[in-house]
Amino acid sequence: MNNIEYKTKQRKMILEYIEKNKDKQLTAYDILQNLYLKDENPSIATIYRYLEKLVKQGILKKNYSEKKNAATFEYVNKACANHYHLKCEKCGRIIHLSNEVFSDLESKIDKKYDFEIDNVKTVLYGICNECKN
Amino acid sequence: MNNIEYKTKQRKMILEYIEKNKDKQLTAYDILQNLYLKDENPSIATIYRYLEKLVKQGILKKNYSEKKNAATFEYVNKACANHYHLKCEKCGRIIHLSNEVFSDLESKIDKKYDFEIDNVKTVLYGICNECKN
DNA sequence: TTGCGTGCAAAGGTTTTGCATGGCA
DNA sequence: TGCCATGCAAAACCTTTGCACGCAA
Repeated sequence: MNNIEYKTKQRKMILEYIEKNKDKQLTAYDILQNLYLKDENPSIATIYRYLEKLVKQGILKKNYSEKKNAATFEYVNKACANHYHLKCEKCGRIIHLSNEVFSDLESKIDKKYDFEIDNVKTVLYGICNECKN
Repeated sequence: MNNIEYKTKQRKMILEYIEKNKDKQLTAYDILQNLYLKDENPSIATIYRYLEKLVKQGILKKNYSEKKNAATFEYVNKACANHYHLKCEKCGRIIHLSNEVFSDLESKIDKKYDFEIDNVKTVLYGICNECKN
């Protein structure tokens, strides 16, 4: 059972483009524009419908960009499902946290509040070293 | 100097409604609809313009609701600016973290990554004790 | 008077939807 | 054949903007 199977040319193109841009936050129109440059013309409706499908399958994560005023989609890297991330509010850079840094906090919160943290959804925001200057 | 001063009836109504709903994520249309029920009819443009102003003043925080496909606005409780929060993904409950729980992590991350966490924007998501059952 | 705030309507952008068509099993 | 995906165009939203008017200092 392969969740990522695609039967049509359009879905193949869309997914390939997303996979090539795993680190980016893509809007539906980003994808449309790129495929258009390659002389492919899926309709914007097709893109939206397929993106929502991939979100439901857990292959993509949906976010929102205030700058672009549009929904953005991001590839869910399964290798990242077991650790936490820092995200710089200025440049958008993602830093992968080593587990030892967080495991203390997890157990403290578990003991004190009986609360189980979701490390896929949780992101620690702040300012990275480069942007401090 | 009072940042929250308002000179007009419209701004007064809008801000009052937001203050009554401090714990909620309101859209511009939520506010419009509520005031409409009270026979007040500020224009939607006025609401958007005032909300953006309050965001700039740091009185509101702007978010985005995927469900509503619209920007949402939330009152910034200044008493909360110096600690972190847990938010239950199921019931939406907010738990205020005592500082001692987090201070270790802050300094570890600062030392190891030279990254300064923003405790206003950062929210730890997960499942609370009541929703586990 | 001067400067803001407002309402209205229009415009701009994103996202969704209905329907007919087309392709794959 | 039957089902699902697609394209197209329209519609439905949300949000912003221009302009004229109104109100308060």
